[in-house]
Amino acid sequence: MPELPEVETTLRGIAPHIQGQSVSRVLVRNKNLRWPVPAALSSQLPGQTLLEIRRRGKYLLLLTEKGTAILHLGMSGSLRITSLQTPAEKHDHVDIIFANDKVLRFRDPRRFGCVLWTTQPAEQHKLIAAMGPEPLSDEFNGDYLYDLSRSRKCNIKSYIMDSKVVTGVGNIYASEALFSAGILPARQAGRISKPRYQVLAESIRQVLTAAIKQGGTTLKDFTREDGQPGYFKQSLKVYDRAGLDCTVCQQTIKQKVLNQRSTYYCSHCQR
DNA sequence: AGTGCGGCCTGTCCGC
DNA sequence: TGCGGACAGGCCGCAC
Repeated sequence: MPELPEVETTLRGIAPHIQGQSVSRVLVRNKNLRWPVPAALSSQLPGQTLLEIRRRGKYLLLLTEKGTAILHLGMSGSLRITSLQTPAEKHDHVDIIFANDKVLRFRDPRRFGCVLWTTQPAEQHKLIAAMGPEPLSDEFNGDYLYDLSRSRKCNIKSYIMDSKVVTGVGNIYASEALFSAGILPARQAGRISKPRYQVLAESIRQVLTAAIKQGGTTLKDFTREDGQPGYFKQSLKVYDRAGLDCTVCQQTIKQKVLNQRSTYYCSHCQR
């Protein structure tokens, strides 16, 4: 499942191949993604030069002079650099074809992802504008998390998974960061002390940074732009480890559903 | 304003 | 072996 580290891994993989390149054509095989792929993408992106590729949360932004393509990988999406000689497979829904004959191919079996086009500044786009700070930026820290949480009745796990609070923390890394910080996922966000939020902010930062270093986490769907898996799965301490021993205290890792999401934790290490 | 949940999808796995 | 059904997940958009 692509979370922030997987999206960052994808960005780093594709950027060298297509940055500065001119788009020659857009091929949409199936426009029925989370939202329909707009016709404007096919009519306005060709002829444009990719000035920059940026990540905001889990969104990838392909910036050109005329507008910005906004991509999201949903939960089963991936991007590859390929060529037109490579036949498209069943779930390869969109190709962005470049003048250097490279093809950026969007695959998404479950079609929870999206490929959009906007001519306004991307940061003003509805999907981007309301997002909270990047977890790896300076504005994200314990003070920020603490101050914003004071009136919140929801549990800490859904709080840090709220993209308006902080962007890019999904189900896997939320469990991992809470384990690292020693905080039980069900604890009420508004009742956690400032020192614990300092630890949590640092845990989120560290878990994400470590995952990026390992090329993300591959459980089922995720592959990097070159088709290789990410290697962070072997570093997961609690996620998908229900019934196994805690690597710290040897007690059994527990699983429960919180806000319709599988949640993993150690009731001995986390309080 | 904050919270909770439905809905979008397909592949995988389980039990019969 | 085949089949149905549950489940997984990001996250918007709506209802409360």
